[in-house]
Amino acid sequence: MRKREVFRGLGPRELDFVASMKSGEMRVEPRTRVLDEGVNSPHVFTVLSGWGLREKSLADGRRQILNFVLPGDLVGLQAAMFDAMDHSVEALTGMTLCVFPRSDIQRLFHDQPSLGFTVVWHAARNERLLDATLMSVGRCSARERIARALLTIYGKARRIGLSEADGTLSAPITQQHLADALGLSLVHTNRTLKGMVGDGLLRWRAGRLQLLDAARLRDIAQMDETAPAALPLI
Amino acid sequence: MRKREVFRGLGPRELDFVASMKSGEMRVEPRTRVLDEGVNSPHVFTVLSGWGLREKSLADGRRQILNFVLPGDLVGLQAAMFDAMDHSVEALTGMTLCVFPRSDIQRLFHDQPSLGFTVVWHAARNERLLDATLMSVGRCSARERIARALLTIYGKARRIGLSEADGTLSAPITQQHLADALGLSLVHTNRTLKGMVGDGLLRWRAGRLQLLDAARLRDIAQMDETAPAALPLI
DNA sequence: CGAGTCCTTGACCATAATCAAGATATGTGG
DNA sequence: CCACATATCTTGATTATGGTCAAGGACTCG
Repeated sequence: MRKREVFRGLGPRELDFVASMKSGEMRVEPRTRVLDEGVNSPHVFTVLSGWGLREKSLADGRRQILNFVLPGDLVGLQAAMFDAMDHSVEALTGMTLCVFPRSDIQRLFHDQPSLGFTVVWHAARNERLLDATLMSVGRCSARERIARALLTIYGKARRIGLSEADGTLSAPITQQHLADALGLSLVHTNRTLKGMVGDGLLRWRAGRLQLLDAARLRDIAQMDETAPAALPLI
Repeated sequence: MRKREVFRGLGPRELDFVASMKSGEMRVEPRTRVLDEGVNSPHVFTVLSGWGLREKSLADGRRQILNFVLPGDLVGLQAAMFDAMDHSVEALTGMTLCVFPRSDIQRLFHDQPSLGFTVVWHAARNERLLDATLMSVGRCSARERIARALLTIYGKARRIGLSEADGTLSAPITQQHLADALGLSLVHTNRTLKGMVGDGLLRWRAGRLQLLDAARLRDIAQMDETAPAALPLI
């Protein structure tokens, strides 16, 4: 486990602790629900490999994707804090997860305070992402939302070595996913995306995304080039 | 300070620690920016009294209110984790804030792990709220969004004794605020709200909100009655 | 009484949703 | 290799929700 990319940056004592807390590794197939809205999970996970998504549904079936989940992400922290999950996490590809019992989270704060700090760091980072998405969905046009979302996903993947420097990225994301993440309909997402392809901003082919003109995309999105912040992990 | 409602539930050692960390109390006027997007704040705050809001803006002036801030809330945690704030916090009424130096947050995790846990609890709770808002803005109609927002605000205020059991609540929130929080225009918010008043769902008069038919509102919002979870504080 | 803020209403328009159907892959078993 | 099934993407036509523009009314405060 120690060799895993996602755990780099931890000291040996922290690694020992993480190892002792770890109750196993879990492998799931695409489309598996790792965590389920409304249900109390006994586990918290760290993603070791694969793509997933976090989502929330209404009783009548409408769903909103809250964000995409990549290696290094911590999911299900809610389970350690509250009675029931208020969102689900689903695998998009096969995923490998590092499993921790929820009951050990409290212990973690006492025994390894610096890991506790790391947990908050993750929570704060996630909140930032949600803030930005909420503004995007609340105040931006379809084209702006798409530009923001693609730049964000690309950036997140880039930081963990899952996308190329030339703007290319293989992601298991369909237009339907993008629509559900941005509060748009599939049809409108498709048309807008087509328009952007026509304008030479990007290419989209069978799960292969290529940002052709990142500068112009950033302009549309009103986003600056993001500094690649260091990642505390687990 | 110990008598403050918001610190109830802490043990004496924790209280001593909080007191030692506290670098002062701050009183701000309405419309003051407590924290500023893009700027690095040296402080983290706990709200002792008053209402505020958390917001994010685009370069061209569009703004999105992320959520409303009430006594007991922790704001500016980002300041302790990252270089610059990515959102602002503004006072709606006069506010009293308990001020902590950001540099002490890391110390907190080492010296008082249970307080560290409380910080994560707050972060997780905030994330839940954001998840729900994002779904609301992304997938709900204007009427649904308003029903959800009002029930949420009422519930949050209720839990800290700021609203009456009969559905009445005095809040310094204008229709413009509601619109900015829900990703709607002022005009449409006004019309929708009027319709809901006409349907006997609520009353809205000069900052005084009254939920007349909470059951029907919950039905529109597809929300259950929320269990009033206990609040760890600071 | 005048200024400012907030609320209300009307007319018109635009973005994006919905409905419906067809086109392109990708994969499966015969 | 082909027939079929499924998932994804594309396109057209129509509608609706909500945005924009503009102006007037109501309330508060000094």
